[in-house]
Amino acid sequence: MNSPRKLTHPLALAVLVLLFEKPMHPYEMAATLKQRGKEQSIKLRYGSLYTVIRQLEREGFVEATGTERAGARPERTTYRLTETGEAEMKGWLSALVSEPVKEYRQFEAALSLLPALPPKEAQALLAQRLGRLDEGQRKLQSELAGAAAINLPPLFLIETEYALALLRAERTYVKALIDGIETAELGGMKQWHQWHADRAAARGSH
Amino acid sequence: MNSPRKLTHPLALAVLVLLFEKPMHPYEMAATLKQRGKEQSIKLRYGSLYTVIRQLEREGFVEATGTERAGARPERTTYRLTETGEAEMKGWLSALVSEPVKEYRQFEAALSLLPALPPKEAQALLAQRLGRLDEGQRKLQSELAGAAAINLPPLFLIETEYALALLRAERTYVKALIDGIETAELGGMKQWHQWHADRAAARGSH
DNA sequence: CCACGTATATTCGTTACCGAATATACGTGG
DNA sequence: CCACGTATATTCGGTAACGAATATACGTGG
Repeated sequence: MNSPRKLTHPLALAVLVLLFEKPMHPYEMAATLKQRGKEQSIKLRYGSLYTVIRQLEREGFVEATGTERAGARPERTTYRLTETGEAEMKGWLSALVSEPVKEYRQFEAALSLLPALPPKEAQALLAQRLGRLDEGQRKLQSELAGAAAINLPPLFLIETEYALALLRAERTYVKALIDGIETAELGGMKQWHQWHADRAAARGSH
Repeated sequence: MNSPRKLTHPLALAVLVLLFEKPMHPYEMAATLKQRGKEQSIKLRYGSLYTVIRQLEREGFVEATGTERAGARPERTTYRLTETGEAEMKGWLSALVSEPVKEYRQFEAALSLLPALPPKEAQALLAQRLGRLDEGQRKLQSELAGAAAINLPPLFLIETEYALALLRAERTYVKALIDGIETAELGGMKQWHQWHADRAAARGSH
């Protein structure tokens, strides 16, 4: 259940799931993921795709069923899922669903370093972010609307709904933070101003 | 503002910010980050620390001020921030604050592949996650309480508050998703059950 | 009918990132 | 007083991940 997996790239899990449906060649996997809009939630790079497939093969989770030549296109290798591959897929996906993993978000890093910027600047930059977050929200919503318009069941959109929920939460938080800075209700504002004032003074006197 | 940075690892930004305060040697940077609890929001690995410092030096953002030997400890190299390094720090941090960046969350990938698991199992796994999320929430809250107890100003805890806000949003979403599956209010449940039933049947008939 | 953009399909070289090893000194309990 | 765990401080080697190159065929508008 909690075993350290040999592979870590989520794209490898996507490959296992795709091969669980039916055998495919790598390029078709990529095309399928794109067509279903999954490249929004799973980072898809051709270099990485072929890399993870080689790894999956090395671990015995997938195997080549032979190379074909359809029409006169370049040659291609089709893969299928093995028994252990199916087990790996179920175990890995189950773990990802049931166990939250620690992830390092860039904005979290930025917040933890925010005091390095003067308060006024920080506030203005956060306001800019607010606008960009609204943009992003609109984009996700129109994506959802578009999918609903072609009768795609919500089941296949849950990852987008999740992303939207997180985006909304971030917006709310950023708004509160801006207010906290503006009204100085955020504890530590004095030290923050002071530190930058001292630094400016030190600069001035040489 | 939107320039492609030479360095991308957030730890490099942390180094710039630390050197903005005062010259330091690498190990002291690591110790400082840990002491301030910033390793929660910025991934800190010794291997990466020395790597990014070499890169920062190559780009001219930091420079060695010489190697010292305090007491009889191993030799160490102290670095300081250059002028361009200070500019880089301000530009980079500003960009991170004002511009949301696309990030691929593991759970988003998991949700987009969820239909590969039978609905009942998916629901049970999501319920497990709910419990783990509550645990995580309690941990963050006790961290915040502990920090408040030693009078650390909230300004230095904004990244933790942010993490907590996202965690709460995720909890709410997961709860709603479980309910949607249980009550079959989530659109597409029929196809989901059907696909797995068909598959089981196909297996049975060899 | 042919030039050129796009779709199909994969390989390769580079590097960021990290786990683990290395080396020295300090502290402390037996 | 010495053995062993912990703190100080850095280096090194392996590999996952990827950007970019490669190669072929198809389609289409001029």
